[in-house]
Amino acid sequence: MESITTADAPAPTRGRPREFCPDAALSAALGVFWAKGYDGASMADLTAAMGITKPSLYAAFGNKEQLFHQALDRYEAEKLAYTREALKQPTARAVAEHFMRGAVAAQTSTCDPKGCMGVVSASACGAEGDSIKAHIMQRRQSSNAALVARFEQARQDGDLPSNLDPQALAYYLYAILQGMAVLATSGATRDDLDGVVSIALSMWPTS
Amino acid sequence: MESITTADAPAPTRGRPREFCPDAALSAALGVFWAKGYDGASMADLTAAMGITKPSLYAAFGNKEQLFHQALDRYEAEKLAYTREALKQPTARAVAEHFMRGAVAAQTSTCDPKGCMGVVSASACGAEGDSIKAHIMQRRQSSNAALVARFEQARQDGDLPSNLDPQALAYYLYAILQGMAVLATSGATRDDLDGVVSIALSMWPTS
DNA sequence: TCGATTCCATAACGACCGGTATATAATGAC
DNA sequence: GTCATTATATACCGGTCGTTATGGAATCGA
Repeated sequence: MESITTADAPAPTRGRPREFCPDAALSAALGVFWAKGYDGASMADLTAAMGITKPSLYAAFGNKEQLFHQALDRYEAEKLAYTREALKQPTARAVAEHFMRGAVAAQTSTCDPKGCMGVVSASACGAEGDSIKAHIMQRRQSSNAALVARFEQARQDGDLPSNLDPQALAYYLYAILQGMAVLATSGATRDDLDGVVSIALSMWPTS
Repeated sequence: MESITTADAPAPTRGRPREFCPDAALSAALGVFWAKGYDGASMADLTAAMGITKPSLYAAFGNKEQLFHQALDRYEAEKLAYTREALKQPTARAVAEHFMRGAVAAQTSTCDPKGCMGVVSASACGAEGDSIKAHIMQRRQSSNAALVARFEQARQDGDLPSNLDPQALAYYLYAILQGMAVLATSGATRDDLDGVVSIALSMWPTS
């Protein structure tokens, strides 16, 4: 009942040392969850990809759900870093462009699964996965709130038409982002999504 | 090894008559698949919703995968009828508006599950569900081809800017449609999606 | 009434699920 | 060396999965 997280500093070197790198194992687990979703990823899939046995997994990460949450944390920290960058862009249009370009890059990377882990996992969790769904929805709402605030500021800056509802514009942008994620998992190429982005940008509201 | 479909005309009235309506049972199964996806819907869920036992289900519909395909056929025939109407609209803008308004209505209906059955099921199928995924992707591609053809005609009609790529515009529209489906399953209200539609329409390219 | 036929209900099948008990191997502390 | 401690490896747990075998109930043509 201790040291579930991977970032426990003092390194208690007593007892047999573990033979795997928790960091690499968590990355492998992230790849499986990303590709298959929470329910679709079985413990056999996870242990095979991580290169460890089930008792090692349970000792290091708790259980399947806790492992998923740690993988989701890493996903947001590493693969969704562009969203935090995007909010800092100077104009509403630049914010949207950064969001969309970053999403396309993340969703069609050749060394990662296609699509968005949140979309895959939130759609693919049944029964007890309500905790998963609630967690993802909560993250989504906080991201949405930040984007709405950014668009409101943009409107005050004269950066967006004053008759445009920032909340609706945020939903519009999220719809495009998550729609591209669905398209990416369905086989759309990077060029396909770049076309979507360029069209969306060409229509972006001005002044 | 016969009469898997529900539409076998001659009604062989020999033997004990079945005690349930295959049509209503299929509708109930559709609701379960729509809400939970292919993998997420268990046979126990299905039989409970359909009000029949497992042997009856297997006798009438084959197996789980064949039942899903029949449910998907009905979904496309009934719930996606607006897409065929949309393609007949006179202008590209009217086509897009019909698509989006129909999608919002279908995805936020109070008497049906939220979201899009294709998005839910394609995201949520693991392992042997590749057949499911392939089927949905094939349907999506044929729909896409029809929409691209419609937009190409619109461009020839002078209904769209001549420098606009019809394929990219089709992907853009699909991204919005499927993105709204993801939002709908995540709790977005009908008003939220109406806002997305009105923004997308306000930006729609002219002449 | 008598098969023949078709459907319903119960129970069972093997396979896999997430999770764990048990035993063994490898280290540090003493 | 010896013990406590921690990790690994194997096997197993109860439960659920999709699927099916079995037996009884209901309708037909004869």
